[in-house]
Amino acid sequence: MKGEALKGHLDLLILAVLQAGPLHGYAAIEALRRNSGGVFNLPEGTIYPALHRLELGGLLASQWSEHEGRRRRVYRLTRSGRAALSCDIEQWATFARAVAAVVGATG
Amino acid sequence: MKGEALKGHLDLLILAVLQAGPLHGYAAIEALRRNSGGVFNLPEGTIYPALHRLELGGLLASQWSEHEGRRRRVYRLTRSGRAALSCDIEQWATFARAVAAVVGATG
DNA sequence: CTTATTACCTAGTATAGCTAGGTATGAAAG
DNA sequence: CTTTCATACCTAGCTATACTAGGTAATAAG
Repeated sequence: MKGEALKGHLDLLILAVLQAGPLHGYAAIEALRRNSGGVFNLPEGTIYPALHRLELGGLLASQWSEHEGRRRRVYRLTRSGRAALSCDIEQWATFARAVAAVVGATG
Repeated sequence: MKGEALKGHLDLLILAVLQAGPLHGYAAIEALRRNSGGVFNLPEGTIYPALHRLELGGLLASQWSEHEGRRRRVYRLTRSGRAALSCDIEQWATFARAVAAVVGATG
């Protein structure tokens, strides 16, 4: 993936990956990589600030937990988060359709 | 369209809209609006600098012309531009598929 | 005792699209 | 004739956001 492709779509991806159930940051990175077939291999410096931003915005809620001596911060979608996800999915569909229309247009 | 959705995809859109034939900047804005069904209503401050950047990069070539007393700068795809467009289309397909996979994944 | 993996964090940087302002012509409205 | 609207171009500066590059810390393997 080239540089700026994600801009404006990262929130959608994070909310989407948390739709299946709560995850901690590191696991979210792996889930995104796996679910995208390796296309989204996001650095931690991308994910962690985004998770904080989303929590601050009330779309996620977090809880510290312990697993084999390592602390984890587990995030889950809030009600607002689920609503935002629906909205973002629709917006994405609109965007993707519009791009396809422009690319496909021959005249 | 919300804020940053276009980031990293604008070049594709501009190259794509010029695929059908040369256009000047203002006409490119209208073509993008029309072809996208009104989704891409881009301000001039977005298009003009992008056209300049693409020309500087050798993907576009421009030529001044006159039409009913108004000067126009008409842009056309170069050979490199056509190659870049093919590449961008493929990249877009990869990106869109990956987003769809993440959004569609339920587990 | 070093390296790798897991797991978190953030200050600063880069970039690209957008805002908001400007110039100028021709046509229509008043 | 003056104002407004549409056409047509331009750019300095703002802002948002993903990323770079650095840091901390625990466990396990070599």
